[in-house]
Amino acid sequence: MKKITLFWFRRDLRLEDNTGLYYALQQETGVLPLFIFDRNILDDLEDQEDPRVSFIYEQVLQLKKELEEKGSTLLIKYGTPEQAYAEIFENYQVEAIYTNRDYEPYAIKRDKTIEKMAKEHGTTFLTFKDQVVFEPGEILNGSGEFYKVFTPFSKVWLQKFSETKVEPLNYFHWKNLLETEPIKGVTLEEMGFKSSDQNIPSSNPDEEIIKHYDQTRNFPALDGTSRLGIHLRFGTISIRKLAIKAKELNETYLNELIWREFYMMILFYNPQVVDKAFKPAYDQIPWRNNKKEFEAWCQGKTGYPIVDAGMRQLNQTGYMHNRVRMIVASFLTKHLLIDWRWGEAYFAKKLLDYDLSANNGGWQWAAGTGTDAQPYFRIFNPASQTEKFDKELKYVKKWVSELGTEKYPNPIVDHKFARQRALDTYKQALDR
DNA sequence: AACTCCTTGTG
DNA sequence: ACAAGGAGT
Repeated sequence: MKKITLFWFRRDLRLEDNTGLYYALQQETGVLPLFIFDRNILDDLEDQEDPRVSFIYEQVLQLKKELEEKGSTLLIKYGTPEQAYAEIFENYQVEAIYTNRDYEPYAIKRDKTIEKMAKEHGTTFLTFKDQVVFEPGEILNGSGEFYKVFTPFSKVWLQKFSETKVEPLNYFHWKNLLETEPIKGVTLEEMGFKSSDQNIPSSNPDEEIIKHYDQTRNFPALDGTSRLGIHLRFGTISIRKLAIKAKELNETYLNELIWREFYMMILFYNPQVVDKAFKPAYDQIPWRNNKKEFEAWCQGKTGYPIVDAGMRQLNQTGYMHNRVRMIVASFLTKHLLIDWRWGEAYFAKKLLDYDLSANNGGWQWAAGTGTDAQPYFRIFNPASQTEKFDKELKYVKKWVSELGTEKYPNPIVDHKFARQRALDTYKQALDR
């Protein structure tokens, strides 16, 4: 058997400025790129037409095509990573596996398993920083610990960013790709999925939007956000290129990229936040968890127009404007006293740009249970939020067309009453 | 050890 | 003015 090197794509579905791929191609053993459709993840998805699966599938085919134009191919596997690698180790003599680091709990566990398997086959397992500018451990406070508050974290991040040479990688040694005939991969249908017609925003950053981000980002009726979330999630753009651009164009936008890394770092050091409050005391809150009210929230039928507009935008497009995400999250956790995990799980199912760390961080922030959380006594008032950010009801009317007619439901709960109930409930739970 | 500060707020 | 409490230097 001929010796090869594997480059394993995961959340870095691009050829350009891909750190692990760059280093794989630096050495001479023919590099065979690999992608695994991971059944540990796919088997848990309920929607056959999950647009994120379609998106990944399209991107993987695109990678395959680009690699075939270079005289190589992409090895595509379907199964658990362990199954896939068992097959690979049978068919190839693998000198090394190159891949980019992923900081989520599942990914860390997966990589440990594969690293162990690799070792048993005499294969080196090498990982690289690629999906962030600064990874967990690179930004620490004066005591050498991870930051629990965003602002000091961001200050150090910015300082380090200005001191560090961050630049995209060029000059890939494509000649070191394994020369091979195309290898047939699985189809979407064979994996039990169908292609989705959900619209995916472009991966090309809109400079005009980013330039005015601080001015426009809070108004959900405007096209004021970059919509790059899904591309950051799956690595169809390079974070380095984007961060450099953000630094030039708009510091507020750059700050959002820092939030992304802040929450990745928080999750890395605190994997328990996946199902527990970051602040343990907040796990004492007696959530009401009324199923009917949760259903009304999911469907956008709470009788609070801005909340309903947001939920309908999410249901119909797989996207919700961030200002509105905060409003609906506050409403679910405070007004309805429904467990933030329920809301988090619903977002996870629906959002195209879903990312565990950011979603968890955002929900815990809204519920007041997280790091650097919104204090629980700050409860968003849907009416004043609408007044501030959608004064002319442009956004609300776009998604709630029956507003003002008898078809539109009455408020599911009175604001003043719900607010006081939340304050009392939180206070009582935390006093104990 | 003291002091400042904390994403996006509300009544 | 209010509502905790802790992070960070």
